[in-house]
Amino acid sequence: MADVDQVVGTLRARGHRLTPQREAIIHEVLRAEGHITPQDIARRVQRRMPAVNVSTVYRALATLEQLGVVQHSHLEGGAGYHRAGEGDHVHLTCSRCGSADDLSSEEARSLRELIRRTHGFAPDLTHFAISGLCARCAAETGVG
Amino acid sequence: MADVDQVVGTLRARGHRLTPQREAIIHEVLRAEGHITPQDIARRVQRRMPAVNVSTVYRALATLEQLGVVQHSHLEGGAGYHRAGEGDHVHLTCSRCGSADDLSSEEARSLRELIRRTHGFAPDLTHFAISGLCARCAAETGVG
DNA sequence: GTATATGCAAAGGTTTTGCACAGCC
DNA sequence: GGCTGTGCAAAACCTTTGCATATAC
Repeated sequence: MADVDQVVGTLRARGHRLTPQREAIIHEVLRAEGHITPQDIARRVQRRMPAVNVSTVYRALATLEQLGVVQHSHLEGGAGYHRAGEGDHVHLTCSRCGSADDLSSEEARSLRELIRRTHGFAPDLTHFAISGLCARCAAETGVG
Repeated sequence: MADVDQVVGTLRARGHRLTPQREAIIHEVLRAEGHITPQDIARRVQRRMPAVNVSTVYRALATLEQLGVVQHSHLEGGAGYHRAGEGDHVHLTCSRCGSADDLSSEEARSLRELIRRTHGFAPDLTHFAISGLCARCAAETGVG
């Protein structure tokens, strides 16, 4: 996977070491659709390497985040990690049915611009999810 | 406090009981500027009623949220509670200096409309904070 | 060889839960 | 008096940390 190689390259370029554990952790973060929690990463890595400890996952994620290759976001269930700079994924989660969706880059840019123009505030809309009702649930709960 | 009376009224109307503990908890939530955590509520209530347990606070908040009189939001520091329907407070937190600000109702409505128009998703922008750089920090870091 | 990363165990913090008792209505 | 709410203690979580050991470079 070219993506993994790139992250590994950054890791090494900054004087960090590549261990089998880190490689597996990186693999899971990049492989995940959307966000993944440290606990989930640990569970998945442990399927192939049972001895890997959760604390290793937390420490690896902290290192990777410091290098700027992964980021964490806040979802309803807690913190989740994802690849950094992944096309400005703005997470929409439905508070009724739990379904997830993303804003497109253009939509995200429109929102960012609106906030920056009116408030001078430069938002990172990826850091917190946006909660609400998806189209289906909004219709069903009788907004109309 | 008329606000407290109103919440107490809702509580009773739905068959729940008013206890001194609940009254104190309600008082603290309504009195708080912006959001307040369960732990902070407990600490403040305990200044006057030392025996009050944290679990009582959590249970009271769950009840009050179910009644729709308080809501929780997710800020950088964790979950915080506030009065429900409090003028659509959209929380902006600066990830660099920690300063906090709110979007105006009109700004919030513009954002909501934009998301709903393009995505059919009806967002509750108050549920998660919006992280980013405030005007001052954006200028200082040259992201402006 | 040496500094870094890991595993393990323990601790810290928040939130939840079971159970007997207290107290609101 | 009956049933809900509370206090207490314990447990379930998630996350962090200290320390001895293993290992990538």
